Amino acid sequence: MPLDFDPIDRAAELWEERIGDPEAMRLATSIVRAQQLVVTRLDAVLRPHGITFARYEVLRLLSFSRRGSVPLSKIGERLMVHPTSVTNVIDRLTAQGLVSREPDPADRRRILASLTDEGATVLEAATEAITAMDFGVGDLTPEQQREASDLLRILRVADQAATDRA
Amino acid sequence: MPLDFDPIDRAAELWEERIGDPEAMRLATSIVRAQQLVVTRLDAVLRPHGITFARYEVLRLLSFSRRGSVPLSKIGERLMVHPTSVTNVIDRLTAQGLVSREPDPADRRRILASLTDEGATVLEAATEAITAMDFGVGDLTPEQQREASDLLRILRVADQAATDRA
DNA sequence: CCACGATAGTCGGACATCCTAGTAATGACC
DNA sequence: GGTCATTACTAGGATGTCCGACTATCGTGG
Repeated sequence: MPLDFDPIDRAAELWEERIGDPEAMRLATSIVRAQQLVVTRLDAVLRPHGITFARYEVLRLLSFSRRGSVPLSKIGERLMVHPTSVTNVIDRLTAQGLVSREPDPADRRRILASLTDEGATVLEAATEAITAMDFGVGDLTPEQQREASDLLRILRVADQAATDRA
Repeated sequence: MPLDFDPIDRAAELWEERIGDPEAMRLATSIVRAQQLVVTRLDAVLRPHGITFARYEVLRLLSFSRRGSVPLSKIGERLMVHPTSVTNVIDRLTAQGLVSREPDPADRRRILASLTDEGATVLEAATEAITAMDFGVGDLTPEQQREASDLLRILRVADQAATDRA
């Protein structure tokens, strides 16, 4: 027996009855659900390739690097994730043989990560797979995709600014 | 040295140069980042109250229940999370004394969860706190919040329909 | 040239999420 | 009434994320 209503809209109605304006609550909840949904779709498509979306993002970032190798700190900065998350994902990619890490001779605090040949091969196949399924957001028209991205960017930019001030 | 560019826009540019239309990739990535950002904000505000946003959502759902108690399966359905996630969160809330669980006399497979007095108290204070910070999405105007919610709902509804067909 | 703050990365712990696989109870159908 | 598919929940394991704390290194200022 499928739900005959949208759970978030239902929650928003109840919220409005009892507490007040539901728009912020509705958006926060929508973002959480949308992420869950999109990542689940992406991970399902990437699973045959042996990676997750988090790992895919790292592989892609490495492939876009001009020099071929990227310090872990820069990965965290670009993907906006915590340093420990980078270490975690790089650990797994290294164990899979998709990424190699080596110390930066110029600054021995740094670890440089780079794609292995196998990593490049996996990345290529994975890119084809997730491009074919529109990154899990093909239910929106390209125009809607752009609108949604633009709205979410407001959050990102505001957060980045707050972080920089700190 | 703060980033002087938006990492997702930068990734989208590189994507476009090398692979093709970046809108879907940009949106998927934006959703992932936005969720991370909003949940981190929410969790930070909820931490003094001893809960996370996931737990808050459960408490709120219980408080909205007419009968006061809700079977775990219904919680998973409304929050669109896996049954094992519900068990996990209810376990923690029970250990904290914010929720009580008791078997449903009418169907002994079911476990009914309900708010304790302390749970209701925490919920009230937590609601005040996160309402005051606009659920972490106050960087968007109310109008923008509504637009973004409406766009993300398209994903939700499409996914729900796909699930029902299966 | 050395102390000390800043930076890079890692370790251990907490959380939430999923999946696979089980157990228990219900209900439908013969 | 009995068998069996379905439903509800739980157990164990994997992931990815964060935070706090720690070590190693760099570099700036005295």
